Parts: sequence; C-alpha cells; structure tokens
Amino acid sequence: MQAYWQDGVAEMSVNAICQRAKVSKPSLYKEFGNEDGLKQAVLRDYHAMTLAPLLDLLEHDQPFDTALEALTVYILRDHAAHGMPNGCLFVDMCQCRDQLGALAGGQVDAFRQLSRESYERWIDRAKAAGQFSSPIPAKTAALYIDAQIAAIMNMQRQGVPSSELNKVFRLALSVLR
Amino acid sequence: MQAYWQDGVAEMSVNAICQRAKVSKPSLYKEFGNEDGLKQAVLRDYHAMTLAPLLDLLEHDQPFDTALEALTVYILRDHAAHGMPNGCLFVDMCQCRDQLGALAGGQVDAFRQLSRESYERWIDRAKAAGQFSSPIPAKTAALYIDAQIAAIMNMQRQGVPSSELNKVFRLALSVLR
DNA sequence: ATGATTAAAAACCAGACGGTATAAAATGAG
DNA sequence: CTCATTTTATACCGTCTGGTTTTTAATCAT
Repeated sequence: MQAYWQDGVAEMSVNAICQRAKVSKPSLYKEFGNEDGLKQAVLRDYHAMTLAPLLDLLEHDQPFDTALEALTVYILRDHAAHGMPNGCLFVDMCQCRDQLGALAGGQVDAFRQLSRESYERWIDRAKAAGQFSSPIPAKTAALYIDAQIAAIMNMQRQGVPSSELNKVFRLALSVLR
Repeated sequence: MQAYWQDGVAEMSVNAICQRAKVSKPSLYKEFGNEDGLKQAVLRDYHAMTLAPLLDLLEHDQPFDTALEALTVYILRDHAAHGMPNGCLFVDMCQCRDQLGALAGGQVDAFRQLSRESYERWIDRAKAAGQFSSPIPAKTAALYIDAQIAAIMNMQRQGVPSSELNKVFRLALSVLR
C-alpha cells in the first residue's frame, strides 16, 4: 500500500513491490493470487483505513455545518505529519482505472458508488432537517463534493502548498452553506 | 492524438499507434525521434487546437462575467458532437506525468504553468476593472478554475452525463461572481 | 526502361513485465 | 537428531515494450 500510494499504482511493478517489501515473489503470489488480487487487497485496506473514516463522519448525528467542517479538517489534514504520502491512493486508482484488472477495477467502481451514495444520503438528511437550504439537487451536490476532494488530492500530489489547498477547498465548499 | 485522447496515453503503445495510424514504425521514429518526442508533438498539437483557444477567450477585452460565461460554454460544449473523444488529453497527461519522458513531461509542466498564469492575469485584470469584487486572491482563484476544469474533464471521461456536468461546473464557478 | 533514392514491411534486439517451476534453506514435530 | 513441511531464493517462461536493422517494394528523374 505504501509503495502504490507513494509512487503511483501505474509506476509500481510486482517485482518492485517484492523488492521493497522484502518478500519473495512466490510468497506474494501465494498470498494474493495475482497482481489484480494484490491491488484489490491494497485498495480494501486503504479504504478501511482512510476512506471509511471519512464517510463515517457523515453518519454521526450532527448539524450539517459541523459535519462539513469535520470533513474539511479531515481532507486538509497534514499527510506528512502522519507519515502518509501525499495524494490519495483511491483517487489515483480511479484515474488509472482502465489499467486495472477485473478485481481491483470492480472494487474501485464499488467504492466510488458507495462514496457518492453516502454523500447523497447525507445531503438528503440535511435537507430534511432544514440545514441545507440551497436548491442544489442532492445528487449534484454529492458529485460536487466527490470532485472537490479528488481535485484537492490531485493538487496535493502535484505539490501545491497546503495553504493554497486550504483556500481552494474552503472556497469550493462555501457554495454549500 | 486521436488514439491517445480516446484510449488514454498510458494505454497506447508505440506499436498500437503505428497500427492504428497505418504507419510503419521506422517512419514514425524518423519523424518523431522516439516515443517521448511523439507525445510532445501530440501535446503541442492538442494545446494549439483545444487549450490555446480557451486561454484566448480570456484575452479579449470583455467584461469578466461575459468571459466567464464564454469559458463555461467552451468547457461544457459537447465533445461527441464535434467528433472529439470525451475528456481532455492534457488533463490525462498531467495525471500520468510521472510516466512521461523529459520532453513531454516538460511540455506538460510548461503548459500547466502557462494556463495558471493566464487565469491569474485574467483575474487580476478583472479586479483592477472592479469586476471581481470577492476578496479571493488571484492566485487562489486561478488554481481553483484550473482544478474545476480538470474535475469536469475527469467526470466527463468517467461517463457522468453532461446535464450533471453542467450543474456541477456552474455551481463551482458561481463562487466567483 | 533503367538506375538512384526513398519509404515501408518484416524481422529482430535487449530489457522488463506478470507469472511459475525448481532447488535450497529454514522451520517444526516426534 | 531426523524427517517432513513450509518458506525462500533463483532461475526460468512467454509476451510485450521501446527502438533498429535488413530486406523488399515503390517512387521518380533521366
């Protein structure tokens, strides 16, 4: 996961993974079957570690603005300070989805749909509670949030300073308040 | 260009390009030197055809809102209706920049910087003319616009319907008015 | 029609890829 | 200690990659 996250899924070969993890190739293939299986396993771990906590923020029974601020803080948190590479492995996998096999590719699709549905339900609940007054359709807002997060992660990996990321992301989300 | 645009730069090999263009491999290498040179040439053509006209919209001496609307229309125009593949070849190349050689990679960097500078100058001019009242720094706004365009192009390639792209993009730009 | 020039087709090259078989080394039970 | 099992390292396989060489075909001025 570390290798894929840091250097990009498209850049890491199975050989390089084995070398870096100090694991023999047969061992890797016994554990994961093939490259596709490895990527799927990595993506599942990454989701549980990084994406699920984000979606979980939205499930707590808190005011929309509070949840939105929590999401903002989570997205903009300093990766390096937590020993994480910059960028988002999931966003990276979405972007090279065509290069993925059936397992990892399907997993990407599933997680993407899950995220968008979570955002949409969240917005719907906020609307029902009268905390989301704008006439933006929930589906559109969900797509919008998803796109903004991906955009920030892309910029983070490109090396845009976090002060700029802060301004851009808060600017983007200001339209939802 | 068509091949890279349609199938993704990371997916197209030199062999596949030759086959598709019905050109012999030695001819291609005589013309472009190597794969990196081919990609650079493609990117230059793509920029002249698709990116430069966009940046050119901003240079006309028209009110900020008018230019913003022209930009919106240009970004949201129907690719299929003009015989173009969905998505943006430049955005694709930015995202797999690490897989590019020195020539194409440098060209990507140059064009990216050029775009952001154009946006920034445009905002600065609008501010000076009193047509951009919000306190957003020009640099941040430039980064923001760049990110929004890339996000729309990514969604377009993912197959998000254009009606949704319209709503999302106009929502994103509404913060600049 | 012929001979020089150019382009294309095909085969070829070394290296890297994903994936596997085989042989050596480490491990654990009796 | 010994034998059976498992893990590892190494070498290997076929295929594909970017890139070249060689041979064949087409062009064209004379």
